Amino acid sequence: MGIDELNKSYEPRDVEEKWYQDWIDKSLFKAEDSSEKKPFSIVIPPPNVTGMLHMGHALNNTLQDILIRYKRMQGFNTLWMPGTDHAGIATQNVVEQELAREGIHRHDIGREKFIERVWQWREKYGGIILNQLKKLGCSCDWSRERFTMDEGLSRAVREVFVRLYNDGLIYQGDYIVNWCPRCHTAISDLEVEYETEATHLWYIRYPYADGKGEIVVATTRPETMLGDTAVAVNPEDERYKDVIGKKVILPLMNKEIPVIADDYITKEFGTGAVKITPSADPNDFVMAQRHNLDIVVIMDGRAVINENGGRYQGQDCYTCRMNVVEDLKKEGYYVKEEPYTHNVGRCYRCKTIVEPMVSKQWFVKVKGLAKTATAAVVKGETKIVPSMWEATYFDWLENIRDWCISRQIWWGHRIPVWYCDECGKIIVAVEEPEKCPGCGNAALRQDEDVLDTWFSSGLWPFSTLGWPEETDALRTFYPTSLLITGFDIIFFWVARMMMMGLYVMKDVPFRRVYLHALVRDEKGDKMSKSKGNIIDPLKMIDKYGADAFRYTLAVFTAQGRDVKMSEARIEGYRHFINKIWNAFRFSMMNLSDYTENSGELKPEDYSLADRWIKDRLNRTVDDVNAALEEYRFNDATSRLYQFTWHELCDWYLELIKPVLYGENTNRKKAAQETLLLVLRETMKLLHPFIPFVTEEIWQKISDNEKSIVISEYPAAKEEWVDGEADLMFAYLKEIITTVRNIRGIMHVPPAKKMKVHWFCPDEAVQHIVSTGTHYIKDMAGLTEFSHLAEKEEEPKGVAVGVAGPVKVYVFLGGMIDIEKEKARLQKEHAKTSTDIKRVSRKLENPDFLSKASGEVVQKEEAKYAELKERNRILIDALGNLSAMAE
RNA sequence: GGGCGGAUAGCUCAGUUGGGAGAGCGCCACGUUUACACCGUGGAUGUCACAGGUUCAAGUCCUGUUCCGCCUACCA
Repeated sequence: MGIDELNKSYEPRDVEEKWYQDWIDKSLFKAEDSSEKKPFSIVIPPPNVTGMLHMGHALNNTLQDILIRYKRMQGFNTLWMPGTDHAGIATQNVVEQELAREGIHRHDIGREKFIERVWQWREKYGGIILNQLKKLGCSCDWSRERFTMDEGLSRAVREVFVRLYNDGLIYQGDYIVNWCPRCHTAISDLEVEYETEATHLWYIRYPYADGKGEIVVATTRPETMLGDTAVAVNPEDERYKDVIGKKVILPLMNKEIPVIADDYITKEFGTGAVKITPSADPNDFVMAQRHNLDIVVIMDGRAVINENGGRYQGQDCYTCRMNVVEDLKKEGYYVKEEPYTHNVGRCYRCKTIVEPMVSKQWFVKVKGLAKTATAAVVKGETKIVPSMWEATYFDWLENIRDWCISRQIWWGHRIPVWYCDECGKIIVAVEEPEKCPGCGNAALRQDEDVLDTWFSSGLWPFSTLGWPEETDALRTFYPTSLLITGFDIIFFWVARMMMMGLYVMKDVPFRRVYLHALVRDEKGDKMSKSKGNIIDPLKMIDKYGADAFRYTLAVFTAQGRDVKMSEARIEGYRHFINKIWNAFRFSMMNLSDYTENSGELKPEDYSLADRWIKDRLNRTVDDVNAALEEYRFNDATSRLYQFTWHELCDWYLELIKPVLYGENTNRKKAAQETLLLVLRETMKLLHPFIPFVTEEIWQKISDNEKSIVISEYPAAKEEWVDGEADLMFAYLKEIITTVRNIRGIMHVPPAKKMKVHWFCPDEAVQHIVSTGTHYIKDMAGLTEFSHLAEKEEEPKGVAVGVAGPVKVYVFLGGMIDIEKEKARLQKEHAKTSTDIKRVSRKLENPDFLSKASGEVVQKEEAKYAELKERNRILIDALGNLSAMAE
């Protein structure tokens, strides 16, 4: 392998596709249904089949890939189950739009043909996002890819529906639900987004039927008065005590409705009297049930006033609102209007204002399921990380309301309920019945509705493993080990999977849940198309490589913090990837004459540098493993950055250059062996984060192993621990840095070699420094680094530095710049003096001496002595300078 | 209304049982040393939001305040 073949800069583009294909060809991501190895499984949060990879996906899947690759390298039987969900409303919207371009409405072609079109669309575009995950490097077991509308998963959906129904946990009824007039379907409470909007509060006069006076109500939705069936006041309200039970005339409709009393009414708000529209307001609906009020539906599914709206029939509700207000004014019922802000609910899919509407829907009774789901987390069967999200999870489950699962769209799992129009029987079954079991009628009619997409994704952790069949995969991988997802879908998905998993499997769907934050732009704003601050992950991968992109995401993933992303940051971490690449190039250049195991090396062949870097590596291995076990992605990546760049590259590679270029063959061999070892271990440590570049390098440095993907993840080794080397090297590093510091401040260019003398009364330290003299000379650029036996020999007219217990005299050649040196020494002296003051304050405090631990006191005392000595040296040096100046 | 999170260097953020304020980027100076200018060496920069309290000792623990962000809620 010649160095000429290696680019000076790392070029990700050629490399990434090559290795991804190789991994697939070698089937490295495949999980075993049954195995001797311990299982570790993650199910992907299935992206919408209509989706395109955005930053949120990129973060979510990068984190999953890091952990799954880590566990795979640790020897687990790992499964990362991929797939997509059918995204009922979103997908239907997309295909409807496609049809609209051809001038077709779905009703023109009918349900069956429409579904066919959706499947065609899915064939063509459905795989896009999964292919994008491959670009990111995701090591999913693609042979197991699932789709929520697959036959197997659909069967699971019907099975669960039937079980829930038979257990009395699913019911149908006329209730008020959130209705999206554009999507033309009911949606669940979670699918409504509230936004505060500026509007008005209208005051309207409702005259008493007996002609004696009137009651004034306040409303934000005057048009709904067409469906009013009562006016309500608080029973405690003195103003209205006498009118409870009286009738009022509903203006415009000319109809009598009662005045009722209900605790729900706040006396202080508005006039204390509220118009009640059970068909268009959730609170009014509940009140209507309490008081047995009529429910008059005044709108159709498109939010257009229907025949119950009298003269307003045919108007959409916003036009109707204007007309109602106009007519109220004309007819003398209008009192006033005030500016007012309140929350308006919008459909999370299409942002249309949601109408509360009464209609016949299917619901899941969730109270009991929610209790079980809560208990599982309380008992620790599932652990939520970071734990602060537990409170959110508990709170939501505690206040949960029944889940509306029916949707009035065509794309989705059709509700497995059939009606017999002959005898009125309702049949709930997994398989379509051929005839009515009651009367034998063969002409059965299936319920028109489909299920909420989240109903099927709630089953994802076991339906993807083959349930209701009792498969090996299910036995091996359920409960899954870990779920990684964004906190924003804790209710949509996490809580529902918990409920479904516990209900169906009698065990939690996952042992742990790691919730990550959102990706925002560099200013902390949410990324959105309308703001134009979107960063396209694919463009970033294309430009900087998947590795740089992934590393950036991981580095910024601190627990409980949003990830603020900018292109400049990704570019920054590309530099890191390039640094790794060049460390590799350097190694290749210096390993060409090295053959492994070509003879025994003795312990003394290994230099201090060799011993030191192995010790550092070992500590890094420890830290990275610990961080990954606790999902501290930022700690793991920062530590690896620090080690690779600032320990391996900045120090070790520089330290061994003289050995590699030198004549001592055993020393050189030891350095080469160490270099190769450290490089291999470092690549393995880095691989889960940056899979591509590490594989590219691994293939050239490994001992004919198949792939780094299945290499063994480094674990700390006793034999690498070397506290002595670490301690020794700390002294040498400090001396080197001190000399470099003086060189820098005095503007001595690196090419100009300097002469340095040193003095140290401590014999142990003397020994260490003497042993490391060659390192100091090489790393600080010195011609000479000689020891002074006696302090009296100290030279004059030199710069003086203090490196711990070691005093260094730097010969600057020619005349020393006295002013500059003076300034430098004075500054250091000032700093030391401040430190001395702080330390002595402590040591003079009897409370400190008596109450602080002996260890701490000792530390402070040592610190004091060291600082004192340093200051003495500095004062000496300053004195010498003044003497020179005279 | 309820809940949660945040406030540390110019920017973005680490800081795990309380015991010498850190990193990355940016900035300044010097430097083309045959791995890397996507580089090297050195340097500067902080009332750790504010006010109290506990403690020998507080960025770290407690209480309160201010300002930001998010989630949640049925007040017309």
